[in-house]
Amino acid sequence: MPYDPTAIETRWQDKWISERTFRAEIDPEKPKYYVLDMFPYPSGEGLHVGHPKGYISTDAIARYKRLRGFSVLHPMGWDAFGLPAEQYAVKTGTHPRITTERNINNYRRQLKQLGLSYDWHREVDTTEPDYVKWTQWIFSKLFERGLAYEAEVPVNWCPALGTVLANEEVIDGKSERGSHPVVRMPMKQWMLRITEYAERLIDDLDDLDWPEHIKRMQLEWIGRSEGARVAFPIEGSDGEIEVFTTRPDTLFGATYIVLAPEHPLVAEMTTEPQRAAVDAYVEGAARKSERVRTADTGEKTGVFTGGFAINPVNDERVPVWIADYVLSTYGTGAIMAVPAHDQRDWDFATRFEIPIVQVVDNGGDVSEGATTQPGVAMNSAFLDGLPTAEAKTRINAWLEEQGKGEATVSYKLRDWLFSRQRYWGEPFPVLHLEDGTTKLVPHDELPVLLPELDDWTPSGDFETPLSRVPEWIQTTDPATGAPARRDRNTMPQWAGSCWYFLRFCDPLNHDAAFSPEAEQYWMPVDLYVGGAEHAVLHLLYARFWHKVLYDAGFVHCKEPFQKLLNPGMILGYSYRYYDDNLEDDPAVSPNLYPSSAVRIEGERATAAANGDEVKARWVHHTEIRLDEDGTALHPDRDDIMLEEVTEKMSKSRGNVISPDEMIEEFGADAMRVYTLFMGPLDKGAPWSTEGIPGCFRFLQRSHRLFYEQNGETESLRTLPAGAGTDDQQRLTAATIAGVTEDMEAIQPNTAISKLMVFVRDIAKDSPLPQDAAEAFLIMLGCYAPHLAEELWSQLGHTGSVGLAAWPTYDEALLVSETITLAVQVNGKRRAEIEVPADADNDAVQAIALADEGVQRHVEGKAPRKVIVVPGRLVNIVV
RNA sequence: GCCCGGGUGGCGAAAUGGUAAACGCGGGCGACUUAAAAUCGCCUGGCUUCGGCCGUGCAGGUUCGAGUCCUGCCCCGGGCACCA
Repeated sequence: MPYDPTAIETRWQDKWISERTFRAEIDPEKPKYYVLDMFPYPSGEGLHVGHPKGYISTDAIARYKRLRGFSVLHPMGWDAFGLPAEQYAVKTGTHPRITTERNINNYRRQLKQLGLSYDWHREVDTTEPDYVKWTQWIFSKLFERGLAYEAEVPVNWCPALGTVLANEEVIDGKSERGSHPVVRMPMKQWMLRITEYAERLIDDLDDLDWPEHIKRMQLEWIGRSEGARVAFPIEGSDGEIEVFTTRPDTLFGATYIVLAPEHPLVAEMTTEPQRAAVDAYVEGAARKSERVRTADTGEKTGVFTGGFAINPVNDERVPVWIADYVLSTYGTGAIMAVPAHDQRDWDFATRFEIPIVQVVDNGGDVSEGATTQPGVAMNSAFLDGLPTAEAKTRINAWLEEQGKGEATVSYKLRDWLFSRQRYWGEPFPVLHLEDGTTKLVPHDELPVLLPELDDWTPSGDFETPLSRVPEWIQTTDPATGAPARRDRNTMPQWAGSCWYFLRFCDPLNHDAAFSPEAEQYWMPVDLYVGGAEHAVLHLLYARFWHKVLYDAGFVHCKEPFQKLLNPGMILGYSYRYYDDNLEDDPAVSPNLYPSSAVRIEGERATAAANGDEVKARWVHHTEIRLDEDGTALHPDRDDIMLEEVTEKMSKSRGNVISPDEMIEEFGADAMRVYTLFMGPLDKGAPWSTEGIPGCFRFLQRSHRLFYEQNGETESLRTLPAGAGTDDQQRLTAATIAGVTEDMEAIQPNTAISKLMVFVRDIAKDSPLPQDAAEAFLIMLGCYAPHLAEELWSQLGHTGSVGLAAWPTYDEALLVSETITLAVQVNGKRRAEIEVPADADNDAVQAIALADEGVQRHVEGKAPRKVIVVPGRLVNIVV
């Protein structure tokens, strides 16, 4: 039996864990490297074959860095609060703690069998009392610094989930999870003042080694824009309307004002004749959620209030309207409308026949539409003739002099709605006193733990699960003995993931969230790897908390994650057809349709033949049949060809491949090598079951370098001592050089291809020498650690190959005596020449020109120019 | 609509402005075998009058030389979407 992963893998996994081979230790003598995976939410589904791509990549890097002499922190844990466990509890009555524990055990089992070199002694679970305590402690710090406050805010209430959702969790007016409708309601909620950090969250992005598109997404989410606030006096009153504009230079072109329907001045501005129309409009707008309103980019609607304001630059009367294209939550909730130079204002003005006054000449025609390009000011008194940028500066100075406005900055980012009406989350460590004030639970009373509950069903009437436990809600203030009420809300799932990377530095600490020594040594995270779906939310929230802890003196670096990488998604092949059993009635035997007989229009699919509505169905990937051309067929019907679709793995599409089955068949090492070899870390690709055997064969060949077959048995080869022949030394050196370079660039895919070349060629002419064998195993250990460890121990080593020293090589071996150059004539490759490595350009040129093939193409013409690229090629231009 | 990515053999993919397709899958041929599997070796972009010619989504440009840089367009994936 040549290479049998099942015989060796669990043995090494157990040994690594029992001996704590990969413990992370603070070692002042060594440089540190903190490589972190985004910790998973342990869902009931378990891992599919795509999840470990990031984990396997970080593991290869962690192992590489250890071999390079770094003290490596490579931990794993569980982001275990969250909605699914609670929803499961509602359905089955199983306590979320039970479900969570079960799922964690399954995840841990799956990760362990991949041979990942985590320091499992540092495992954290965000639902553990000892973790919750410090999450609540950080909340206390936010509260003490005035960054956590309660406010009556219009929230996104989702009746189906029975909870409020953050703006970020609402997509197109529906909940991100489950796509249930969401409505706007005012409720008292905990808010975190993330807006106070907006500027720093932007500025500090500069120093981070993150993918540019992720930085950009954060920038756009924060949405900084520079402009001015301008006060428009209200006609017939002492009041004024303050507007925010990014184009103060167009102030002379402001021909009307628009208030958001929720603006506090709406009632005051409205005249009697207009009141009924205004009230109706305001009421209509209130019924729509903000997302619905902003998503609707159709025709502009609005109502005139009957009131007027005065344009401060020219004292002209401008009518005041309300319209829902103005958002109450951005800027001042009011705008000055400049229809000539803003398309939305132009659409509105055109519809309601409001004058359009051009105040910027930029070559455009304002009768056709708004002209938004910069240009030169016109019809603008003292601004006339100034280019847009100068006009802005000038008018801002004027506004400030006159006390009529000022330059200012606005952000799209809002404060973070931080409470949820759920059970399975961290309780707020606060007490509401009878006088209406709120104070923190004293530190020595933390953690505030969840009360036991046996019914998790949301009541649907804005009551939270916790309010059903009066004996928990009702308590006393330990300082005064006065009655107090606990908060009925819990924190969102983000709370635990906002600081887990700090807990990993010192996870067993009972007296602090982490010690200053551990934080000093390990932070920041040098490499953070996880899904691009966290580009804004998790990464923005975690940066915010980290900055608060920085300001409070608990951490020494401004940013938590130095380098960020997003693994590409591994896709699965799914197989689709359609049927007309729209109600999923099991009693019906539906008509089946292949995709080719179905017409798709938007969300609707109809049978091409009769126009009946049909519904997509998927055949599980193991149940398809292939005809002789390789076309997938329905399991029972030869006439139904299945459409092959490459998409995200999910249970409902029947295209999930579990790592368990891959490991059982090919072993963890082959699964790891294939995952890495498929392509670059950040690129996604479909998982092809046909690809793994190739990687398995590579491991088998590696194994055969060390073992020889004698009839039925096999025995370890005796490896000659030393470095071997010149060719072997050169190949070994080139492999080390190449693999090192690839690992520094985080390209394990090409590193593995170099090891494949090594295995193919190293023992071609002479037996594998000892030195080459050891260098190879140390490198191989990054990708196929079990096999490397096994062979390493067979060579007589007692320590782990994962703790050896990265191999070195002699640079001189990479320089050969002669080199092969390509010769081009007019840029086309015509010949190949062999020249001494140290030949100078003239000598190379002479050899090239003398070449027969070159002569034929030069056709006796005199070269006009000869370019010699040392070590590469010669190009002769005639 | 706007902003990011990406488009290279039958497939996954390589390639500091310098010989396009390394490595792997699949396919073909051969060796070993009674045979098959496994293994090993060789071949594998298209066309060709066997001189070559054409080939990195399309059309141009810069350059001695472009997959790589620039301009315009097409397609696919992702993000944002009335933010004044």
